[in-house]
Amino acid sequence: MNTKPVYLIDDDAAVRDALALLMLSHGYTVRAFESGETFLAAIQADSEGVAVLDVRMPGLSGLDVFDRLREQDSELIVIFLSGHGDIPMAVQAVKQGAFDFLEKPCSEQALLNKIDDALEVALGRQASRGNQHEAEKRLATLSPREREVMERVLAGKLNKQIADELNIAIRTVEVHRANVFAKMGVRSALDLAQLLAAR
Amino acid sequence: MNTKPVYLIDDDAAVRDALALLMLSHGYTVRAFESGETFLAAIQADSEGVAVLDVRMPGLSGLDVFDRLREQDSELIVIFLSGHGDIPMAVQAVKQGAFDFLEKPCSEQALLNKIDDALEVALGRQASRGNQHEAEKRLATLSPREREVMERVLAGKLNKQIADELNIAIRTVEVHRANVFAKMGVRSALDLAQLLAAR
DNA sequence: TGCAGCATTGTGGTTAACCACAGGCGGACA
DNA sequence: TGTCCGCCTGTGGTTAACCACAATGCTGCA
Repeated sequence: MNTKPVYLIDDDAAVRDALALLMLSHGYTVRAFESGETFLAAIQADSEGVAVLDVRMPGLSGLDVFDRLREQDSELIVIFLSGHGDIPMAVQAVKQGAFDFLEKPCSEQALLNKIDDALEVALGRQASRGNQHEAEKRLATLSPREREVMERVLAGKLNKQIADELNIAIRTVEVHRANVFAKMGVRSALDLAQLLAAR
Repeated sequence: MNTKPVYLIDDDAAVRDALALLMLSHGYTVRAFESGETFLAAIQADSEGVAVLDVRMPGLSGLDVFDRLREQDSELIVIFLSGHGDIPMAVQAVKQGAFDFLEKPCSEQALLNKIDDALEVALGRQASRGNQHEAEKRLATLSPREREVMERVLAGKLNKQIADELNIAIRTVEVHRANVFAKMGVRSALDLAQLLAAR
């Protein structure tokens, strides 16, 4: 069973409680909120998991909350629940990256299936983001000069070309080049390019 | 004005004619079909452009036609028109890659805007596919042995390692390596990796 | 003031890639 | 049978990458 949380946001307490109990009984980690405002105040920018969002809520609507999440590049996977939605709204939400858009009332099994699917996607994203994060951390250790040399190495230039361009000795290029490779944990320009392409 | 065709598929002649005239009057290249069957029989697997698809048609429905297009990896951009669609249908179509899902009747201006947007997407895809196609063509010129060597070059192995693995002389690895670079139009393993990553 | 980090440079030696020139064999096809 | 293509190999030479060992200078900070 996946340990990533499912955030449930619905102003209707009866619905919220029923869905929360359903999810809890299926082993999910659940956090419930009565409004978009309280939900947004509680999460971090780097929170991961699935958000089940009611569209129609006083104050911030589900779509407003979704906009906020997109603004902060949130990694949360969003499933909309709507009792009064229409096709244009649903199509737009999905085109903007929502994972799904379900009509209320929907079958419990269908919702649970969607949540399972969404949690799998969240897991896949975590793995890919781990690689990205590591590469970024290593890149941050490079000095300005090392970065200049790295760009030219990745452009396929010879050390002597780089030396000409930067007005330094070939030996200095070699030193920077070796430093870049060491800090990035690679052994060749090819290795480095592939590391950076994979993020 | 974009020269890529807009394919209009609707069994209702009145609607089809009205929309066709609208599009023609805005300078689009239009081809109209009364059924999914006639449309599918008329296009090629590599046809490009925008398909405006009515959902509800006798014989093959718009969704059936969309399935066929996806099966043949068609490059056509699909906009659905639906008089009786619902949210789950719309959400599924968009999640499966349809460009949009509009309800009939829809404003002429909205439809024209969507078609413009879709044609832009089609253009962007053509450029990116041109690169991809060229790389694939070059890849197809490689002999089996050259391909074996290329994989190991891209894995960052030394020529002498490759020679050991394939039980051949280092000089032979060099020959294959040179042949691969020449056929692929690159000058280094880095160049090659970047060419293949860009497709 | 001393130390760390960054940038720089030289010398000499090794390894690897690259290739011109040369050659051979086997299979497929006209 | 002759030609083409793919696969293979050796020799000798050049260029480029890599680095151990050694050294200098500048800046920022405790």
